[in-house]
Formats: sequence, structure tokens, C-alpha cells
Amino acid sequence: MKPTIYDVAKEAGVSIATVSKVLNNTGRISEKTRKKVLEIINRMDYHPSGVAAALTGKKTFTIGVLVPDIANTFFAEVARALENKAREMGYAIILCATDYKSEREREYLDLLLKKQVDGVIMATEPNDLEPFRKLSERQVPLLLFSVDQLSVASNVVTTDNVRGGYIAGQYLVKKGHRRLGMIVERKRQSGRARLSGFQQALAEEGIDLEERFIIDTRSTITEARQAAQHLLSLDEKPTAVFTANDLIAVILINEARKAGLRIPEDLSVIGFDNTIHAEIVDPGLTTIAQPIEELASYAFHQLLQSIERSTMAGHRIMLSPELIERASVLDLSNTK
Amino acid sequence: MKPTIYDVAKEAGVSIATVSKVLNNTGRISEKTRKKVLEIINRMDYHPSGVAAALTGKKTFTIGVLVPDIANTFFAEVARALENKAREMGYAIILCATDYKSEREREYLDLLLKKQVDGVIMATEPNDLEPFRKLSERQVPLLLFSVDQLSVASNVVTTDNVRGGYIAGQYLVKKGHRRLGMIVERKRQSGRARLSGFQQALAEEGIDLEERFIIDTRSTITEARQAAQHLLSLDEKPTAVFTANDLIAVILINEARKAGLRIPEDLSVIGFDNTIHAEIVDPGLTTIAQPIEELASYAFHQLLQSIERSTMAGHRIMLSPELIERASVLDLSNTK
DNA sequence: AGTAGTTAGTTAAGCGCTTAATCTTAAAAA
DNA sequence: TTTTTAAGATTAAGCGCTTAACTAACTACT
Repeated sequence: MKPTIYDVAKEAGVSIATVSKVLNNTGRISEKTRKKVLEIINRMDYHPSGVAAALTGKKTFTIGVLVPDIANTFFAEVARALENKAREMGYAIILCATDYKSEREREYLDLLLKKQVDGVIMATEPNDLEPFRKLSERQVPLLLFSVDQLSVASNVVTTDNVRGGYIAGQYLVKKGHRRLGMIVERKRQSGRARLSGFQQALAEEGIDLEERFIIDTRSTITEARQAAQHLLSLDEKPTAVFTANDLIAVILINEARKAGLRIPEDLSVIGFDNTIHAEIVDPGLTTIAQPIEELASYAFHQLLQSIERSTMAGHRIMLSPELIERASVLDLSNTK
Repeated sequence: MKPTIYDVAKEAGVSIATVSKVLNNTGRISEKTRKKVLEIINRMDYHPSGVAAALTGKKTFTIGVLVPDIANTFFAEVARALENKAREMGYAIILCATDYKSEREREYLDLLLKKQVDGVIMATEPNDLEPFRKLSERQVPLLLFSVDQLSVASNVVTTDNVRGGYIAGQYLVKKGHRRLGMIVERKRQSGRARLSGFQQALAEEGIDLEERFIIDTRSTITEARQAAQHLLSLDEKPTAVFTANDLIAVILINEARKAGLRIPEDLSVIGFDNTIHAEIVDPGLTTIAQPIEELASYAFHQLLQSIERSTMAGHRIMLSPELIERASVLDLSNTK
């Protein structure tokens, strides 16, 4: 049978309180007894029960992470970064994939409530606000990661999508492009923000983003392919296209190549996210990188603060994305 | 404050035992009291504490999943399938990414021990066997997923890699290819198995896989690129190449195209895993699909059995992979 | 020597549940 | 009517820890 704190205490000839204290470095214990207890713990290979500790200590050192889909490269990387940060801080992560279904969201939130997680990080746009109300009623700190929804009272850590779009726009303009297009996920808040930043950058240079060059899509392979084909079928194509994310960019590149276009000579493409797709596609995809590691760091920090103070500050932290230059955008500026 | 079972009991005018019973559908309770209790639970929005239940009930309904890297598409899909299955069965998953480091493996296993998970699924080849000994000492059921290591006593659920290689070989031969190559991860057991199956299929047709066409690599972008370049630099190239996984296949396709080769006309490629890379690359990658969903199902089933019976059967289940035909392999058979 | 302060450790009360043992009542059997 | 039996509910112990309150033994100081 697994040894308990009683076994250790008996073996060491001290009370369980003493053992507990050396375990947690609380209270005062002489170097001598500490040594002895530690040695016995080691010898018995005793591992304190996190469950029991949670029941008394009121903290489970576990946080719930909700993502829409782990198989999506971007969220996989988010999960990885968060998981990494969590481990560093001594927390474990319960991973929940909502599959974009609010029913799952609800299910999972209930599960997390039951498991008594210390906090929740949501990397998915909430459909149904009701479950979140419960969270806040229960004082479970919530942090929105990479999504921004003001209606849910919580801390927010996200990429500055407007800025991301702006950077992309500015870059393309600097490279001499004047006839621009965008494939965008208008359904998502982040998509609209990217579009708006993009337009803003163009507007500053007096360039108009024509409505017919703004193609709305969703982030599935088939829909993206359709969107790409649609864009390529226009008789007067843009010279450069900004896409909602890397996946779409890669699909656009493939479709363009099939249509006989060379990248970037005949069509420049710039993506978003800097996922592995950007790295392996040929030519390498110039893209806007979300600072995932940093986002994860801030997210954790904010969440832990909320947990400790048991109050949600309601801060919103927006980190700036960064341009990663590869080879998918042609420089027209000297040709001009 | 969060309501406890006491609050519910008091409100309903019954004992906490009664509440516990309606919660768990154990013992006998009259329809009337059940109704009443349920109604109160609902009204108070009471959620039983999983922590307390775990302390008494001896089960946490949580299992640990170790993967080397979630950002790797294949493992992301594994994680997703497992997570999905877990949810269906009322379990939560603690996700652990070892990053291929045995130190992390150890760290996580300790964490999982402390968190008292009911079982562990490992989707990573263990380096250091010591931590696993601890698990089995502690009677924590372990299941190896998609890796096969006999030295660790546990159940195993994996893809039949030998068969996968065999299927790939058979297919290429059927398509008329005679000069074959393989880019393989020899360091990994699965890689060696795939190679051996591949060779077996060729041998049956009297075809020899030349040693110089067997390129050893590891699954990182740079190494894969080098391997691809190496293969392409051989003066007499194979007509078809089987790669250790889809990532490598995609990289090979890109490198080949850069070298002026058309796919599949000048070089046929067949991958392994059927990840998203296979789907989005152009031309679509013919590949060997691991039956991830099914693997996850079996894995869970086996693990739950072990948990219930608190004994590890030591079964090994090997599911056959399946060929997914896309467009990256040229049919030479009628040209011949 | 007497009192206060420190230090090291102990006692005991929970935390929120599950469950075996027990009790109560009313219906069925004798 | 008395005895069984079964159904429905309660009591209470205990899961493995944390922590506030307390005690005992020193040390330091007037």
C-alpha cells in the first residue's frame, strides 16, 4: 500500500504535523528533524497525496485549458506553450477541446468546476455566456487567451490583431504592392480585427482595399480552397494577398501554383500565425507571428495573480505580433 | 461560498448520506426523496467536489497522457483522439509534453503520481525505465500508445508498423516501381519496423532495397531537409520514396520541386500518418494512415479494464494502418 | 531567581465526501 | 396478532492532509 503521512511520521518518530511542515517548508523545524524526515520520505518513496492536500489546502494546482481544437496547429502550439509554462510553475493542465461546440464548452466547464481547478484559460471564443457566469459566481478566475470578448468579465491576454493586420499591410505597401487582397475569417473577431488593421495601413498610404478582393471564408481546408479558387478566378487579380492564417496561405499557394502562377513572382502571399505550415511550404511563407510563448507567460502570470488575490483584475494585455520574413512576397519597389 | 453536500442535505431535510446516494445512484432511495434532492441540487447549483470524492472513493477520474510534443501534428491528433474518448467516458486528461527529455518524463510521472491519476497513457518511447517501475509499484496502470517497448510491463496499443511498411512497399511495387528508396527514422523503434515491413514487401517481389537508398534521419525540419537533399543528389535516383512520416514527405516534395522534379512524374512519394500535411500539400500525398481514433478507443478500453481490475493484463493490440491514396504516386504499371 | 521570549514540536479540528453498519417503519408472511 | 422481511433512511468512521492553537523546553534578560 502507498505510504501516507502517518507512516512517515511513525517511522520518523514525529507527529504528522511535523512531516507536513517539512513537506511544505512552513513553520519551524530543526535542521536535524528535517533531515531525518526527508531521509525517511526518500527511503519510503513517499509521495504526498495531492488530492488530500487539495481538500484541505483549497488549491488543486491544476488549471483548465479550453481550446477549440488541438489538432489545429496554432492551438497545438498554444497548448504546448501553456503546458510548458504550467509545468514550470508547478501546475498541471487539464486539456479540453471544445470542437467549437458550445455544448462541449458547457460540459467541460462543469467538469472543471467539479475538479476544482484553480483557474481556467480559454483560447476559444465563447458562444454561450451562461457557463462563464457560473465560473465567476464560483470565483474561479478566468483568462481569455488570444480572444477578446468584453462581455465576459475576465483578464484578457491576446495578440494585437489590428496591429498584425497593420504590419502586414504596411509591409506589402513598402514592397511596392498596390492592388491587394485579403482572405479573411469575418466570422471571428480576430479576423475582423486583422482586416481592419490591414485596411488602416493601406488607407494611410491612400490605397483602397477593394471589396471584391476581400474574400470571406472559414478555416477549413475545403472552404479555404474555395476561397482561394474564387480569388484566383477574378480577372484582375491582386498582386499580393494577406490571408487570415497560414493554413489558408498554404492552400492559396498550392491553388495558385496549380493555376500556373509562380509564387511570389506572379502572386505574393503573406500569412498569419507562423505555424509549422509557414516553415515547410515552398517558398517559405512570410507571415505575422503571434508571440505565443510570451502570451503564455503573461497569461499564466495574470491567472496566478487572480488566483492568489482571488479577484479578477480585468486587465487586457495585447502583445504585438511580429513580421517573419521568408520568401513569399516579391519586392516590387525597385521595379516601379 | 460554494454549497457543500451538507447544505444540500440540510435544505432537503435529509442526511448527507442520502444526498450522496442520489448523486451516485447507489443504495436505495425513494422516488420522492430523489426528486426532492435533485431539485434542490439544481436550485442551489450544487456541484459535488471531485477532490473530496477522490479522497474517499479512491478514484480521481483523471488520467495522465504523455506525449513527446503536442505541436507535432501527429501527436496533436493523438491527444485529440484520446481527449475525446476520455470525455465520453467521464474522465479528464492531464496533458504532459516530455519534449523527448527523460528528465521531463520523470518530473511528469512524479506529478501524476502526486495527482493520483487513475492511469497513464504514454505515447512516447521511454528512455529511462526507472520512473515506470515506480508506477507499477504504485499499481498505476500504464498503457503504451503507438510505441512498443517490451521491457516495460504494460498494455500496448499500437499501429502495426511492420504492416504499414509492408502496405507501402506492396503498393509501390504494384504501381510498377522497382527502384525504391526510403527516408527512415532508424533511431525509433517504429521507424525500424516500417523499414522492415517495407523491405519484406519488396523481397517478396524479388526486389532489393539498396542500402544507399535508405537514408537515415530524424524528424526535424532541418534534418529532414538534409536527408531529402542527400537523396536527391544521388546520381541514380529511385523512382519512388517511402518516408518515415508525412512531414518528411512534404519536405521531400518541396526539395524535389526545387530541384526541378515534378511530383509524381519524376518522383513518387508515399508518406506515413495521414496528418494534415498530407491533405494540404500539392499534389495530395498518398500515405499510410494510422487508425488514430480506433487506437484511442482501444487504448482507453484497455486502460479502464486495468483500472477496474487493478491488474495489467499485458495485452498487445496492434491495429492495421490503412493506405490513403491521393496523387503523389505515379502508376508505372501500364507504361511498362 | 523570576519572567518573558523564542524555538521546536504536538494536538486536534476540520476539508467534503463515501460507505459499511445500523436503525426505523411499514408491508408481507405466519 | 405476532414475526419476518425489505425498503428507505441515518449514523459515524475515515480518506490523507493542513493549520490554528497550544505546550514544553530553552535562552536571555532584569
